[in-house]
Amino acid sequence: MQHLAMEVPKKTLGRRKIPIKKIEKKSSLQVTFTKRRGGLFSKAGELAVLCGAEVAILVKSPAEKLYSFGQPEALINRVAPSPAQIRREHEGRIKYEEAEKRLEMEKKEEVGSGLWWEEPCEDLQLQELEQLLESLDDFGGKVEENLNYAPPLSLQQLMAADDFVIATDTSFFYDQD
Amino acid sequence: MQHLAMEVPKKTLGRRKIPIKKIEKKSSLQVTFTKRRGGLFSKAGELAVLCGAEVAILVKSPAEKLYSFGQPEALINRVAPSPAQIRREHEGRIKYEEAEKRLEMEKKEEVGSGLWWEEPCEDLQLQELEQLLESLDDFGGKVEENLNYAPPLSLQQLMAADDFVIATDTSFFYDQD
DNA sequence: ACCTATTAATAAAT
DNA sequence: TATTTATTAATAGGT
Repeated sequence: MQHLAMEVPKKTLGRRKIPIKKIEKKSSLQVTFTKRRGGLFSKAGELAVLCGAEVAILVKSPAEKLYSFGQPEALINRVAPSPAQIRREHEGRIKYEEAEKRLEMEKKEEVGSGLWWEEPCEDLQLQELEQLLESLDDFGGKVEENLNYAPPLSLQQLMAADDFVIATDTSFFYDQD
Repeated sequence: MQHLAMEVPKKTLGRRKIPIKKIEKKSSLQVTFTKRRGGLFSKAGELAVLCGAEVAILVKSPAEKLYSFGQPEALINRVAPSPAQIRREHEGRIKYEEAEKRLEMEKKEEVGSGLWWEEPCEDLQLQELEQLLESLDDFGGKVEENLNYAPPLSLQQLMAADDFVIATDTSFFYDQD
């Protein structure tokens, strides 16, 4: 059986399957790192929006550069605040009510979507105050029940929280298809 | 022009495009959260392997459950260790050499890939010792040069590090295609 | 950075 | 909750 028309030469080979192992060619590694980091952050944003989840990511490149999505440090502090953090939040609670009205007025002047994970660096005071509000609600007495503090908080302690779940999906380790 | 064969009834409608906005139907949200969290962690694992990057993720579901990939707390501590962390690492350095030989012997008995982000909860001592080694190498004098410590480290300080980069990709916010 | 064939992720249904 | 499958979305390699 023959084709009746000429083959159209393909302009590229298209995406090709690659094994999930360290890329050795340095130029490929750089471009793949950039593309996939963008893809990862995009997925994180979609997960956050679609599901109302908080997502925080830290990526450290082989060149030791740091990239972040969301606010990893802030989220960890909220998950398992250090004693100093708790003390500060206690002080913050006292000051909260008097600051609340001013915050509301400032918020009205903001533009755009205001999604928390793409906030620029400036105006952190405002951000922190909002976060403080959530923190105060989230914790309360829970702290002394679930965690055993030592400076700084250890990974064991973080995992001791009864709502902590370890990722078990390892499918990425194997070639797929 | 007519088809010469009967249409084969499709068994499903297949994947369908959805707008990137909060899913309201609770059962769908639960399913999507689980699937996409798995997808995100899988992508993170691939990025880590392909590019030799360190990746740490924290996800907090709307139901307040926590999920993690990698070791967010450990990575943040390494990026910007607290004074207590630094002190502990200094003490650790003293003890490191005597522990190194024993560690090497224990490692030989391990099986499997031993990838750092899928380590189970047990055997954290071993993990921490390995991490300690990296920490000591990574930092050294860098600490006092780049960061201004206060207990605990604030987000501003984290971002003040000259190798810190904020994610700017916001394409996920808009419907694509 | 842009293009496009192809692989991979996944929405809905079961 | 796990499987299926049609379809969309991500991306490897090339330009």
